[in-house]
Amino acid sequence: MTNKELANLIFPNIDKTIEDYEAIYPEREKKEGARITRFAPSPTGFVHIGNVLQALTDYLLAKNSGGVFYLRNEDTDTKREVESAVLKIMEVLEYLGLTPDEYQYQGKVVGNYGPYVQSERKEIYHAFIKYLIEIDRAYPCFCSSETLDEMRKRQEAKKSQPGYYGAWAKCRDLTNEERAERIKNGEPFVIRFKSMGNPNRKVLFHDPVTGVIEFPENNNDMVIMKSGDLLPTYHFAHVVDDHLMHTTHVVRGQEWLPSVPLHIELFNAFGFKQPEYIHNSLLLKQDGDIRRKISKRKDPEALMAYYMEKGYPKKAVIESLMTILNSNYEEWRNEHPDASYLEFEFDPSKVGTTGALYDLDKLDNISKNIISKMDKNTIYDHVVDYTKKMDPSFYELITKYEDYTIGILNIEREQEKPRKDFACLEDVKKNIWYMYDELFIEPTYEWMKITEKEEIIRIVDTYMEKYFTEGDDKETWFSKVKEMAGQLGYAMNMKEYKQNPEAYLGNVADISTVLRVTFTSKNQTPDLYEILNLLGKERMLKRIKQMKEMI
RNA sequence: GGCCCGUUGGUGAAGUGGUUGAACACACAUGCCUUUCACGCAUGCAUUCAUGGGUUCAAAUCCCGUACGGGUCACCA
Repeated sequence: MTNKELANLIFPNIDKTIEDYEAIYPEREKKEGARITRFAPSPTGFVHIGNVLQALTDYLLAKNSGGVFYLRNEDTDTKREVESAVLKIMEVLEYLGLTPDEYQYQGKVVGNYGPYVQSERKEIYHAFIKYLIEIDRAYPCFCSSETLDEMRKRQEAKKSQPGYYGAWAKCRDLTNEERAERIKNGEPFVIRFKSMGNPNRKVLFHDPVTGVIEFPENNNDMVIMKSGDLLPTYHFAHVVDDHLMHTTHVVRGQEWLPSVPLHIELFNAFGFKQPEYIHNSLLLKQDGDIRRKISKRKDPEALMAYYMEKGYPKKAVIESLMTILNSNYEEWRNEHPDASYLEFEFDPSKVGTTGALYDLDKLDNISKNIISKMDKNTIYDHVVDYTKKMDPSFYELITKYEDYTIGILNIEREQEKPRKDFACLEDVKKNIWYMYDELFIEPTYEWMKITEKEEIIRIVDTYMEKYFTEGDDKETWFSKVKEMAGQLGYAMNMKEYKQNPEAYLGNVADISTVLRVTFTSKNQTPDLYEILNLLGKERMLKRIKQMKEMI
């Protein structure tokens, strides 16, 4: 029985040849040096921050070169697949602005190299496997998983290399007649690649992140098609898809490094040109004394959803990941504060090889800077979008008092050195809630130095009766507060007070604090003058009354 | 265990044989400014590049060993 006959027996309905597919998916028309990259996650329902790092790398590589960035859904593991996972992936990519040029999503296919969902490419894989069987580079294997487990144990006991190779590869030397018979008898089987490698020889390959790496050749007859659903394994799908879709650069995690020899052999078996590989380092997490891979089960910050829920601006997430990818990015950013990150010349060889800790403090800092630079309407829009999803009742409030809210958000904002109060949009409410009567219900007054009720009331009443005038400018306002301090026996300025603290009841800061706490309940707020301006006389009187009742 | 990769401060790191007395940013500390906080400003924070040995006039940078960390050895990706 010839190989061709065996191939036909296994795949009777596969008519297209690999040449047919070459014709269907011709070389892309692209300019010199353009890179074709892909983000190819498996739809497990979560988007890991490490995935985002890869997608960003892909995106940069493609966009920097006028190439194409596409999304491919690697759903060959039907056991792990999660409904709506693709939706989440698209959501994340949209959120970050890493929109793919080609994708398949909710029945819509964009791009000429689809389907972009692996489970819909079964026929294609089968044609390529059929070809491998015909040229004697693949064969059916009837070993059960129990047989394989046993084999592995024996290999361990003998301290020999685990795997399906050499004398261990029992099904490799079956005759085609035996194979045909067992298939006809309905025995389940997988298809294995027939390796011609010799581990005593080395394969060299270059990865821009790590440099030149030397591995022993692969000699394992890896499974390329699973039994049951007849879907290909990752290794095989990778070779076929990235070839037909004409990927030039494959970005993936470092955990793939050890399978490179296999992939090289696979590409060679077909005579395909292999893409360049960029193996990104993993994101780690400090856990006590140990650094471990950041895990979506233990670490909420491992998931992209965490950042979206907290309301980190997409730019902040991108910027922080850029600094991890290329640490010279920050320097560049300082020189080009307004440039798009896409103008930065990304250099894969500068990606660190050591797993990096993802630094949340750094993210906060970057994010604070970005938010502080937004103008009042921009931040208002962001807050509206965010609270609409995450905090509907607060959303109601801020949109009800739109101008008032914009005013609050604008305190100490549109100036040379704006405040940096918000690391994420979740922080906004924490910082401004007291401006709304609806939320100023049971304030906990954070008095500082002056805590006696009579003194507090004396200060507040004096202020309202003698020193408060609506419409004062800031200087006038503050000089009045100083004047009042003097009248009440407090030092009018800090220098005087420091020189002779005994001579005074306190100083003007203590007076300001009493006012601040009365009107906001908090002892730390942005500029009190601006706050009082926004609050207005009516609300101030109401809050004084409230304060007198509550303390 | 085999095979790969790595190890510069609390964090990300610059650095590829000699202007490095180890950049820059974050964090932290102190001080100044200041009506609080934040901002801003100033100063401090690795006598040393996991460790032992070697090559060299000269090493964080090259070589070898050791330790430690990570990855991988599936019909998962």
